[in-house]
Amino acid sequence: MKRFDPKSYETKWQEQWLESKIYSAKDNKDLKKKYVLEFFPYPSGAAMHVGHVRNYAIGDVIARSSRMHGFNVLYPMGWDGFGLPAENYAIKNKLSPKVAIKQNTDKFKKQLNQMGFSYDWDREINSTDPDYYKWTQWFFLLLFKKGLAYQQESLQWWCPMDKTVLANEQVENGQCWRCGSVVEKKALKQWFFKITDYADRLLDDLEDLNWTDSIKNMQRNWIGKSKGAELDFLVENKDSFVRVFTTRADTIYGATYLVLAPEHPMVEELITDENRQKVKEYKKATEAKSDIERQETNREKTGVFTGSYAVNPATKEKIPVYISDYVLVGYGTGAIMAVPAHDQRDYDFAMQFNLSIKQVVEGDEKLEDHAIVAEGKMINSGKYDGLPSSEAREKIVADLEHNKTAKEVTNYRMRDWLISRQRYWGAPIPIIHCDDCGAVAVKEEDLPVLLPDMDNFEPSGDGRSPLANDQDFINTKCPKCGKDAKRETDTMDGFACSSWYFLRFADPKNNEKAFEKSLSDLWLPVDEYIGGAEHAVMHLLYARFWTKVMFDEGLINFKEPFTALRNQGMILAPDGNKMSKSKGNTIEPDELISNGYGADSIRILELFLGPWDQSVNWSTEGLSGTYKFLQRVWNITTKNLDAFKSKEMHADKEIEMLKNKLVMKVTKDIEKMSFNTAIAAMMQFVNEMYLIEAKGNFSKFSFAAALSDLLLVLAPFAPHITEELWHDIGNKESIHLQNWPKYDVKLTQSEKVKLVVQINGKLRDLIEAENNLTDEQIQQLAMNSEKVKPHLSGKTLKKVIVVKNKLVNFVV
RNA sequence: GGGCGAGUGGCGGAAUUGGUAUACGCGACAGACUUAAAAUCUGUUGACUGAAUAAGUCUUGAGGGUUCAAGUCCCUCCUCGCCCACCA
Repeated sequence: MKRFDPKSYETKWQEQWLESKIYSAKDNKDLKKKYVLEFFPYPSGAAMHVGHVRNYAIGDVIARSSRMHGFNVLYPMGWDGFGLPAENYAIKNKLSPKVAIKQNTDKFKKQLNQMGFSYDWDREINSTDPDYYKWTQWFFLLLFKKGLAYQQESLQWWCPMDKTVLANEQVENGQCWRCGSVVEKKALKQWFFKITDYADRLLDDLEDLNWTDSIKNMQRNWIGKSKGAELDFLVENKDSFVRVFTTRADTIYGATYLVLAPEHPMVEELITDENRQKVKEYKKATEAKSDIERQETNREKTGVFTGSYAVNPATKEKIPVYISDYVLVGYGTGAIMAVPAHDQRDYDFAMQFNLSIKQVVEGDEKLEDHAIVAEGKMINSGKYDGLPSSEAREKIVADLEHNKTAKEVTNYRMRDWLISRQRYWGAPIPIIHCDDCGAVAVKEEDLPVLLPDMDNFEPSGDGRSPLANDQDFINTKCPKCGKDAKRETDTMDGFACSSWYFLRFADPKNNEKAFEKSLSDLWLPVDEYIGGAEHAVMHLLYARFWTKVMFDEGLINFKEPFTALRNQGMILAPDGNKMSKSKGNTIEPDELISNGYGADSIRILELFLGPWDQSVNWSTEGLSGTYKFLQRVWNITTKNLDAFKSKEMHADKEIEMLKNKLVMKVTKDIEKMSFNTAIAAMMQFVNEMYLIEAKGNFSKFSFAAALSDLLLVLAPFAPHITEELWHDIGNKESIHLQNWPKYDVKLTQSEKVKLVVQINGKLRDLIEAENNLTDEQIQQLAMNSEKVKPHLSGKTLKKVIVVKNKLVNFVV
């Protein structure tokens, strides 16, 4: 008997699988397809730890079980190689990014292979490969031609550490999403993608997606659609007016002052001489504040009076105009009408500055120490009194619209996607600047615009990309007029590369096109997309946007790239903290494998620790449990190899039942992604097989058939041990090419059932009975139970409830 | 403040969707094997009362309710996690 030793067979099979290409997807539209994909990794130099492994383990179980169910599965892997972490890693280690990426992807690939994941490596892609980014540039030009890529000078988020601008989505709490530095504002001319044109479609199409509500809500929240109105307030003694945005036009009678953002262009005009000094100081103080400070909530409200007054168009009252940093210049019109009675922020401000508070909506609440935000009935609002606030809102806007002082507007919080980066390691933006013709697209036949090799590619911080220092790169001819011209030197945000990579997997080697439509028709959309929730408003929004652009262009036939999205829970360190290199609490699979546990034990533990979508703490003790389980599978199989050669044919009912129950349970659990209970069922099955074996005198035929099915249902979880044993029991072909075993529901039920006997809902006895007895028979049987009798004697039976094949409850 | 999710043994977690709460695993304890230990195999293991592997009582964050029956449904409240947040 061979000793259980994962080292003795895991590498052997990994090599054999790679060589025989058993996981390759077939470009055959007659087969039923399934596209399983994990977010493609960022080879930044950090080693893969057990937290990452869970992500891939989930995908691999889905891919493998789908293959066994007869699907033609596309399960590819590639590298998101451009971007800051890779470049910073290269700088730190004094390597060229190209070399660094090669090293890191090689290492990552080795780590993936040693876990036995079933990727189709023939479709491997790398976003830093010119054959790939040629098409990223091609898509840029498509957006450019459609008017969806434009250049604009404006104040932008600037990361002083990474020395580049950042998109709104990449600034978290006023900090750079990558390095955590406090971001600054810098005025630069930048490239944008007009994602706001697609705001409504990005919002509406979320409905039909099989994504978690949490991610959908994050996207809804990010897009931030809000319907309201813009209202004009005349400035007293001037011709001008202040335009405000509000979603609560119904409360206009309660607007007792206006507030402008300190950066609002009209501020200068509104300042009166006696207030000039104070306003200037306030503006200066605001500028000095970092955005972290400004975004601090529950901060005391600050602001200053401009000296000017406006006229409330409803009440005709004179109301003061303030500036305050609680109004943001970037949203709406940068100015608000303040209704302290019905908005908490305005309420706080009014209390601070002793401004009047006027209630105009009446509800259940009383106006005491906070604003009443709820809808209600109008009061103190002239002819609108008595109307429900929602109705008043429409009427007031309509009436003001008559005087051309109001307009219905929809606002979005989402901004256009800033995609220029002043960094070296990215796909060059394929634009040529000509003094006469302006920004001109590079001709398609001249793509790719190659990223030149540079010795010094560190960012200078002057707002220009390092590419600006390469004269050979920048000097070129205008594609339109042929005159001397200069290349754009900014590179694209790495998220541009990842906005279409899932399409390239359908046709990864195409030199003529980004992909052939027939192949994208065949494979896309992605059926199962698996990854962490951290990309909720970045990658997942950008990729949806590009997909819609491609759909509009007729390049593809679907509007949403990812039909189902699965967000796996994190694996935390045993101490409950996130695993990170800096904390020194990471656990890498490599060491566990070399300790002899083997990849299979790790894979199983990743899924067994708890539900896949919940965070769990890693437990190395748990690993000895899953190891022991596999060892038991190994031992019972290798000890009974003779059973597989047995000629006897009589079936053992008990074993058949166990087998059918196992296959049914695992099949259903994989379907609902309940991997932890599927594994528990397999463990339980093995425990029961041990007991049967110990009793002796069992049908070898049934025993062998049951073990064989166990190997099949275990194969997606533990591909190595099952492959090894599958061959040991006499098979020639790979277990991973087998069909999923079938089960018979009828055989999962035994002839006898356990009946629960309750008195007043309390368990009193368990009795074994024939299947399908009548209610009367069951009741009679239960009443005869010795344990039940004493509880019934001397009492009157009020009611008897019988649930067939399950339970009797006597109510006394 | 808004959204999403969660609270079950010493620990990670199960529970056919209203029908035996604590499956499976870890840990702990005991037995077999062994000169011995490890490994392996076999038991026991929610708490309390009891010699008891007799019997009973209690138990799913807290408190109420609906029901023959509640971890599951309803109401009130508490705690924790994640994401968003002065967006008018």
